[in-house]
Amino acid sequence: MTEPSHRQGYRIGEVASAAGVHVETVRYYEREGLIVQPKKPHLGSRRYPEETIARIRFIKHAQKLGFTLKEARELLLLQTNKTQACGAVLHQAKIKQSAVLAKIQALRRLEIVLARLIQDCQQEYPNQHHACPILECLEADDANMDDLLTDAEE
Amino acid sequence: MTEPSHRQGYRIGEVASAAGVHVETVRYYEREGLIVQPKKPHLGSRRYPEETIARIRFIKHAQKLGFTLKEARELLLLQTNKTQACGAVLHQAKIKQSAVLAKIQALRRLEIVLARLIQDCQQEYPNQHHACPILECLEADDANMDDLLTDAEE
DNA sequence: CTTGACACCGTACTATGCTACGGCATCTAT
DNA sequence: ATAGATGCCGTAGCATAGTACGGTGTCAAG
Repeated sequence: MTEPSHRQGYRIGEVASAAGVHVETVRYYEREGLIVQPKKPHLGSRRYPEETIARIRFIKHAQKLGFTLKEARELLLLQTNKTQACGAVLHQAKIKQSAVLAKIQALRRLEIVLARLIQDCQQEYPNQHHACPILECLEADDANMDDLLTDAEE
Repeated sequence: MTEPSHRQGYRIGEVASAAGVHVETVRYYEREGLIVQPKKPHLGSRRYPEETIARIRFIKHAQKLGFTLKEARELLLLQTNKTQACGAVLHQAKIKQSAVLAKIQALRRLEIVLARLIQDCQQEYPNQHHACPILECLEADDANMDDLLTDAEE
């Protein structure tokens, strides 16, 4: 790791490896407006701020939580616009909060069923199995939840 | 809706609309081994059990929670093999439980940040903002968590 | 001063998860 | 009995999210 380069910012290859993605992915995210492409200096290559690495890492995590790139962009926008556009931020934040809570609820129900299943499998006497309703456990008890989880005209 | 059809099972179109997907999606899931295609009777069309509808609904929910079709298939397999192959089921169930718990942790941290952001936006005096570290909140405090969220050779 | 590592840029290809389309068979209501 | 809906089956196309590739440029070390 050559420390001096980081004082002026990271080069694209450094950003990519620090975030655990390919260089092409960084460029793809630039094209998709998820990160900003720094201006090209007259001499040398583009330098990215540390924040770019954090943004890419955030995006990868968000995807694993069932968010699309579009939704990740919306979440990142909350960060970017925090200071201005308070009304819009409030609206988006509330929508995303509902979605997050709905996901948590569903995952908790799934976790309970999995925990029971694990218990059953470790049971000495295989007869004492309780019902492990995997199929049903993700069904929304709130009929609304279905929409909250869905990426729509939010 | 002609009630009697349900006594012998659902036709593919009925399955699709009950599960909120297209007929083609049902067939796609059959090809991918997520649901079983019932044998074609000598007269009339294939009849699907109610369970098929539940399986498709489960799959759609699982996707919204960041699981791939492959992972959904693995979760469904736990249901199917509950009675046999206890060792394998136990192994898979534990893996999936870890993944679910990791997702819940990350979503909780995101929710906290969103809640704070919402509070800030509703604040009378815009100076009293606290830090809302959206970018950082999904970072795993456990270095292991990253892998748990990832669909790998589980 | 040239060889190799990146950077830059554009285009093309890939995997996943559907979605549409065409053609024929069947079945159902009038 | 016949029209229109539905089923069946195969192939093709599409959106999302990358991934690969080829060519050129630039810089830095040997």
